[in-house]
Amino acid sequence: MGHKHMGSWISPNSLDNTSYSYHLAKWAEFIRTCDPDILTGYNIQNFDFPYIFDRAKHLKIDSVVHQLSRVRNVPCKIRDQMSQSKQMGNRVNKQISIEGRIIFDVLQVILRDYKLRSYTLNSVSYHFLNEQKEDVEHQIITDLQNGSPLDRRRLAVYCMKDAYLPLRLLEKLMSVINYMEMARVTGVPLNFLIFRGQQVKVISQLMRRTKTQNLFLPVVEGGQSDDTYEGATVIEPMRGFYNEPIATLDFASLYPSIMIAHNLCYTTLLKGCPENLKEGEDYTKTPSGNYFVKPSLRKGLLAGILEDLLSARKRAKNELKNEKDPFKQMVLNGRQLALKISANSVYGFTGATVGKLPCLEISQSVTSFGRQMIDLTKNSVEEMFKAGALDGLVKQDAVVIYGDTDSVMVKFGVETVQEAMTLGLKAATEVSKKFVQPIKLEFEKVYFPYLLINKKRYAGLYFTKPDKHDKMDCKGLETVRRDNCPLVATVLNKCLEMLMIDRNATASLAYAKNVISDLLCNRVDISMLIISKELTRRGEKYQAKQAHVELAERMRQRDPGSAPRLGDRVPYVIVAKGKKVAAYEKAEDPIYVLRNGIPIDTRYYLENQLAKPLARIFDPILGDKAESLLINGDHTRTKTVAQIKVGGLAKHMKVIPTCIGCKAVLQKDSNGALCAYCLPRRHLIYAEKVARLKVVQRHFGRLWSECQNCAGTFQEEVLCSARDCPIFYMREKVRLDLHEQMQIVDRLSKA
DNA sequence: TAATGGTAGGGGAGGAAACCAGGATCATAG
DNA sequence: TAATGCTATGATCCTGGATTCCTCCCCTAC
Repeated sequence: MGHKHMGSWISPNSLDNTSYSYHLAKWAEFIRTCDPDILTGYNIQNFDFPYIFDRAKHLKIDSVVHQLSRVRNVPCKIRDQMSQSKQMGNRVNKQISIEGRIIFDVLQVILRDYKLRSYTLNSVSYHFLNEQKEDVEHQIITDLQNGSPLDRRRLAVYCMKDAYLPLRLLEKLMSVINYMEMARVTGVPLNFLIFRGQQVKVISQLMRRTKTQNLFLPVVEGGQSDDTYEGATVIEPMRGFYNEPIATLDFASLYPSIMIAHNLCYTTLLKGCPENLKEGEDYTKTPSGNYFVKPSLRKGLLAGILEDLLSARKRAKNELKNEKDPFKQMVLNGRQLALKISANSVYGFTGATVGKLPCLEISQSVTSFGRQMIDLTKNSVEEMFKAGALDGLVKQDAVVIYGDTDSVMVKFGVETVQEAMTLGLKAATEVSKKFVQPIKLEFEKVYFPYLLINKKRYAGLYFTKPDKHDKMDCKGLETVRRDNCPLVATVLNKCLEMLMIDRNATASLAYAKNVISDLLCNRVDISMLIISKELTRRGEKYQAKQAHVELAERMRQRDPGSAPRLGDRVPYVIVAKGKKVAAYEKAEDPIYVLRNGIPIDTRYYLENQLAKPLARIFDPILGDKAESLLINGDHTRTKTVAQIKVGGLAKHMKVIPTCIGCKAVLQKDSNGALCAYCLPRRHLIYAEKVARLKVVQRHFGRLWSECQNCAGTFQEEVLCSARDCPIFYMREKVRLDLHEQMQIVDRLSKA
């Protein structure tokens, strides 16, 4: 036992078997009496249910406990399932089937729908509900159960919260509603949406269509072919900082609309060039050299499916427009995004060479049309909006500075957002006329200012109305990536805000320098320095050594129960071990580092985490001196190196007593606290140290009561060890400080 | 075993290969 | 005069460090 999303099951050792059997059997009876449609919880699929069934087997009452289904005499089944997909990565899951009920595991839903830095119940609850629970380590659970009635009450409260938070999450995220909607649209059972991929949804829709038209789906022997095809164009960016409005034009649902417009489908594909038909009238030749008949001869199945999905999306978008509550807006946005992804995965399905029905003729035709269209768009916009065009309305030649797959960013050379919007709108309607229905180029937004760093990496202030920006939009930058530490993300975000919103480069740079100085002086909280990466495959499948993989292996050797498993994100910090040591040797578990006071390699964080991303955003403004300015400036002079307390050399070191007042090495004949020079100032030093102790105590008290508040206990000790809670890290750090200060004062008063 | 949407692309880290400077060693001339 | 000792010089090889290039890996954009 002991996965991190453990549920709240008491250890069987703490009860005699008969009593435990009784409760477990009662629990199964309770389920049968309640007769729920949906069973939910957090990680119940991979922890709680397997655990219950294991216990039942051990207690020899599995025949009772397994009878949870709605069909008499069909017991629950449980089996291991190795799943791998591009969307979800590799994962080992338990698959539990209870006839007539659905296991709706909130963790699985969150994993699927949201990209987060951490997926513990605590972290997720904090993210969505702004609320946490006391996270009790699993070893303590047994102690609590064996303790006083008050302890057991506490355990009960903890368990309640463990069950209550997932419910709150479901309610707030409207997951069940959204999944039902998806199940209706695609025609697959609800639980397929949780434990299976995108393909099954497309297959299901295809089957529906084929049935109405009396067609059969062929069974294709999936040869393990690894042939690929050419994808989309990414226009070479004209990198730089644009202090002028940049308009963006997007194709709405590019790939689905191409498939509808050109009738690309399995049922319309012609093998080879048809001789008795007319090109353009009866059939289309795609830019990749494939042939498809026109809708007048036969309308494709895929077109129909896509039209359904797109109209569902349009409905969701309309609801979104009328919704006032910002959170419901977010959820509706999620729904329309899910429908968009479903529509896009129809294209993906035809290109999935390991899938049920691959058809590269379709997918490569789609992308080739896409490439042709973005080229045409770029050229027509630049052609149409030359200086002097539209009766002199256009002041400068329009330039497409960047574009990716279905979008182009246009610099019209105007000064205001309003002008850019007018021209953008004009361009979108004009260019749309060049394409077949329902392909449509839309004007969506204006960026002003716009920082274009590289392909797939940019930031800008996002305007949809001329007077005020909606938000700051960052794409591909470290602020939206999860494989760096939060410090990088927050600093970069703040700097970008100062650059874009306040338009103050000097202040922005000063802020960055300030943070760097804080970092080098150890004033940055450790929770800001935690890097996390996903364990995407089994240890032996990695060819190259990597920090998170090596650490996961070390943790497995320390404690196999709590070590990260396949598909988990591994959090780590880089500790000081010398300059020449590889990063994978310096990665360490944050809690371990905190508990043992191991010093952080702040230089690593400066040079390998902060420096490059910051340099990249300051570069276009300050020129290429930006990086050296950041790394070597005056603000990097002062450093504090924390003392090593464990491991390595520490055990060979002897602590030499030093003077509390001036840190000078103490002579043998001193009183054990102060040197001869400081001795006369004894009272002053004592007062100062006591004052310092008071400050630390107060700080600790504040954090402690915050934790008590969160845990909902004001009488007892806080047990929480939530790995994702910044307060927890601060509390632990201050606890160490407090201990140190108390020792100092102790030494002084004894002397 | 059964099941698995796609390609394009940036960027960090590790590791091999190419490169270079400096020292040790040795042969040779004088 | 021949043999020997010594030094200066240059060639060669080895070694450690810095640099470059390539590949792997993660994560994102669309």
